[in-house]
Amino acid sequence: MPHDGDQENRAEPPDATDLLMQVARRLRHEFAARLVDDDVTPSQARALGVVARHEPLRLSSLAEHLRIAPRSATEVVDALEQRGVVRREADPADRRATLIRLTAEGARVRGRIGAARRRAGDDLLGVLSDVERDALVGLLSRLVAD
Amino acid sequence: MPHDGDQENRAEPPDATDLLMQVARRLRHEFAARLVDDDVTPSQARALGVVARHEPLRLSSLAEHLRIAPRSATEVVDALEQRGVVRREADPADRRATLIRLTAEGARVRGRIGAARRRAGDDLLGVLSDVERDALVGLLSRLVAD
DNA sequence: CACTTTACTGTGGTTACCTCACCATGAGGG
DNA sequence: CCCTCATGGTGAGGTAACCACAGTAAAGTG
Repeated sequence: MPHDGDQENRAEPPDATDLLMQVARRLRHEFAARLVDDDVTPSQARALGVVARHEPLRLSSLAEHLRIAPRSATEVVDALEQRGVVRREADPADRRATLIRLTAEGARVRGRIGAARRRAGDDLLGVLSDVERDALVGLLSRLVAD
Repeated sequence: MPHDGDQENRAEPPDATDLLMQVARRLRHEFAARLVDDDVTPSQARALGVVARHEPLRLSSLAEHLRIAPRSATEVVDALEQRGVVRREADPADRRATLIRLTAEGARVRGRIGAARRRAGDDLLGVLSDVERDALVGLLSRLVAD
C-alpha cells in the first residue's frame, strides 16, 4: 500500500456532534439487526411505542410525536396496520379523522421490541458502569427537553 | 378498561437507547438544515471529513472508516466529485484501485461544514454547561472505542 | 498459466423521509 | 343556506442513504 507512512493527517479533538452521530449510528444498526426477527423496522418500532403510550390518537398527532410530516405518518401506519399491530378506527367526533389503536398482537410485539432495544442498548452501553449510564441518561434528557 | 381520560397512558423511565436516537435525530435535522447552503448532505459531509483526515485513500478504505458497504462509498464519492470537492486519481501502485484526494474547493467547503456543525451542536448542546458537555464527550468517547 | 482474490461499478432493490395536489369534512360569516 | 377557509388524511412522485448481487479488470499465487 502506498500510504505515506502515517494514519492520520491531522488529528482533531473529538466533537460531541460527531460522537453522538457515530454512537447513534451504531445503535441503530444493532437495534435494526435484532428487530429483523420480529419483522419490524426501527421507524415502525418507534411509531408503535408512541401509539402504545398515547393510545387512541390521530394520525396527525402521531406525526407530531414522531416529528415527521403527516403524510409520512400515513405510511408508517399503513405498514403497522398491514403487520396487524395497530388498527384504524373512525373518530366519532370528527369524520375526517382516523384514530389509531394498538391491537393485542401489537402489545405482544411491543414487548418483544422493548426486549430487543434493551439488548441492543446493553450491547453498546455495556462498557459503562451503572453510574455512568445514569449520568448519560441525565445529560441526554436535558437535551430533549420539550 | 376505560381510558383514564388523559394524555399519557403509561409512563416509562426514559431509556438511553431512545434518548440517544432522539437526540441524534434532532442533531441530524439541525445539521442538515445548515448544510443546505453549501449544497452538501450530511453523509457527504461525514465522508468529506474522513477524506480530509486520511487524505490519499482508497474507496474501500473510505467505506471502512464510514462503516458502509464499499458499493455505497462509490456513490458518496460520485456525489463529492461532481460537487468538485474531491477528485479520483489512479493509484500508481495498483491499477485496480482509486485514490481519493481533497481539492482546494474541498478544503474550503470543509471549513464551512465545520462551522455549520459547530453551530448545530451549540444549538442543541447549548443547554449544557461546559463541564456537562465535557462529561458527555467523555462518556460517548468510551462508547466508540475502536 | 490457470486459479483465486481484490477493487471498483452497473443494476436494481429498500427504508424513511419529503412536497405538492387533492378530496372530504368541519367551522364561521353573511 | 351557501360560500369560503381551515383541517385531516391520502395519492403521486421524488430524494438521500443505504444494501446485495453480479460483473470486469487487475493483482497475487501455486
